[in-house]
Amino acid sequence: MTGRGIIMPDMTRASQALGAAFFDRPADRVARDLLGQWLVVCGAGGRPQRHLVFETEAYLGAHDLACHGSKGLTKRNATMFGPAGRWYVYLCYGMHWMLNVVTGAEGVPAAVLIRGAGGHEGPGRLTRALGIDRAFDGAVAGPRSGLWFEESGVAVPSRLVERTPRIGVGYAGPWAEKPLRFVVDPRRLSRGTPATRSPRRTRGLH
DNA sequence: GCAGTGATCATA
DNA sequence: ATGATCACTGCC
Repeated sequence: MTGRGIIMPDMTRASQALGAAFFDRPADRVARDLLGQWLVVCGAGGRPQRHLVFETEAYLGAHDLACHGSKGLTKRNATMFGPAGRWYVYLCYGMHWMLNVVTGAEGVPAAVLIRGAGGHEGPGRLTRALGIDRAFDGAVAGPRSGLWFEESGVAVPSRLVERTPRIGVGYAGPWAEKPLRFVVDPRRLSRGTPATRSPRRTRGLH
């Protein structure tokens, strides 16, 4: 972090793909900790594009009435019941692909929805911009699939994390109100944004 | 404020 | 086979 509280990815550190240990935890913890990490997409032969994650939602399991898994195992949501660290992608409203990463123990239908990353705000806009569709469903979130997360090297402090109810789950009774959406202002995560630009680095910190 | 859009799932 | 639903978006 710089002296004025701007969050900067540490470009000097070798980026490391987040793996099973990261995702095999409760979905709300994963959703919180994904803020500020890189979402990396790399098509065949292309250069990797890195997008800082700034908005997520947690879907906790079968007991969570907003979670697809609460209706039981179906063909669509089967990936959610599998092991952590795989992509769960489904079509919403006939038009929009939703990108999730599966969390927690196998057999427990839990996942984190990626709602915003890089310059892309909104889960449907994000997948459209990155070319994500059902081909990723069930794939391991790693370089081999062309889509993965990497450590950015910084932790987003809690004072910058806003928690709100999840979007579009009003049908879920008491679960509609749980603060399981996690947001950090993307301007706090990006280099060179005028509103948050710091003219100089704090001495001694790299 | 609401139409578009079509796969998915429960019901039959 | 049919109808309701839907973790959204864009335009009115």
